[in-house]
Amino acid sequence: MLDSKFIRENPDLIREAAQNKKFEVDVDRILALDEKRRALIHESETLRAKQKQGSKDLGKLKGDDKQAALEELKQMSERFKTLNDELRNVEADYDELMLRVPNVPAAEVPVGEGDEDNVELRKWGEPRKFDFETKDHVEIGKTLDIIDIPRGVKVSGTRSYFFKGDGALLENAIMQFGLNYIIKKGFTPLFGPVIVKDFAMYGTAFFPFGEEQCYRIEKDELNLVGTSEVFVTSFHSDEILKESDLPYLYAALSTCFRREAGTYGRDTKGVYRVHQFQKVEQVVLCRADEEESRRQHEFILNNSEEVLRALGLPYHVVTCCTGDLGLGQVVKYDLEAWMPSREGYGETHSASRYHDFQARRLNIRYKDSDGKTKFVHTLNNTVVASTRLLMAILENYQQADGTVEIPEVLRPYMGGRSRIEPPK
RNA sequence: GGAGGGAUGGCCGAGUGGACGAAGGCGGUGGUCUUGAAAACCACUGUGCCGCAAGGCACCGGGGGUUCGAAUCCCUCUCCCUCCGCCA
Repeated sequence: MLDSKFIRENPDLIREAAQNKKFEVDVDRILALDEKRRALIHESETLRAKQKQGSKDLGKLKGDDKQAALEELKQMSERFKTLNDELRNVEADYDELMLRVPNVPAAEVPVGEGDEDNVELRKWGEPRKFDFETKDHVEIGKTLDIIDIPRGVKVSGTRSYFFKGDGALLENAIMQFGLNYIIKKGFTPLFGPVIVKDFAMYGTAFFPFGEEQCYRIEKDELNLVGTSEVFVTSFHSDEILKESDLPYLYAALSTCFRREAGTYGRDTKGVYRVHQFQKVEQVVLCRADEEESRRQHEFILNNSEEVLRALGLPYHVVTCCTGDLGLGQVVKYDLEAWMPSREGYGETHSASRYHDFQARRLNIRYKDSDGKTKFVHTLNNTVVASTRLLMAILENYQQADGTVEIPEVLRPYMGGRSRIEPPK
């Protein structure tokens, strides 16, 4: 959500942002509704003030004067109701449209259509040269009996899987490693509900537009989250925080649910694109200060780069172009790890900066040193995502003898073993 | 799922049709006093919207209604508590 004043003062900026981000928004209609809305507020409040005064004065009057005054007040009351109904209608339309106004991308974000226009920022590590015939993670998973996709499909349909034995342990190791890593960076673990109310989905700006990608529990009017960002960011909704407590650094571990509607042909191989996976996420709430916000963004980006380096996975960082940004995002960096079976990089992390877009919707504020209440800035980034890192590890660490080496940092979580061996 | 009770400011808690944005207490901030602290005393202490401003308006769990006028009356929803039932 943007400030209505900001829209009034920068309509062209909004139009440009919407065009670049591929969102349709009728700025003129918003401006017209805004004006109508403010005129109605003014009129109804003036009338209301008169009515209240008249009501107070009623006691002083007697006889015919009182009757006349009463008659007049009745009319005012009627008029007030009419005005209010009108205002309510206008505001409903206005609010509906406001939810669809995109945030303005930062100046440095490249203009582009989709992920093909994302710009590489930097690169770390060299993809390994294999001197034997490599397998993809599906084959490796099958051979080692640690990933079972057919049975996943049997039980839950396409894009489902089982992690078995060392597969389950490896997923768990990735999660534990990521969680411990981010805790050492000063983040507070915050585990919460993966089933959330609508406001949390709207508040984090997954709704509107994202409904099709979300598992909806219609019976209870609840939703399964696609990322823990939803419940963590909503944690402080409707609160006024202390400036001295900022920034809040939270780390969540949760299951993530994604319908992946409309992706039938895409990424059908293996566990790259699935309906359910585990993820550790970092979420930051900080002061409404551009510099601070940028600093935090670099911080959470760096944290995740450190994770990939610790895992020994070659990766690069890309700046997402305007067409690849969500409604509320100002800047987004993706981390993409090398995935041999894809013969390229695949997204494993996504670091977003929202300015106060989510905070406005969720009503998360703080009092600054001048006593003014301001909306916080929110940011988030993946720490580790189970399926994509697991497949990257299996593929990058596979050996000629069919075993998979376990990255050193994960060994403590796998009983100190250094290899995943095929079953006997 | 059934029956009953409740929801008031940061917290506790009064208020059953008008002068109530709301007593009182606690907490917080500032001050007086003090060598310092404590105590005592005094003052201040919610949020949002419209407006250049003066100012106005809204908010007593949410929504709707009755009334000239609602924290207060009516309807409805949500949440919390107690009891019964059911059940991981």
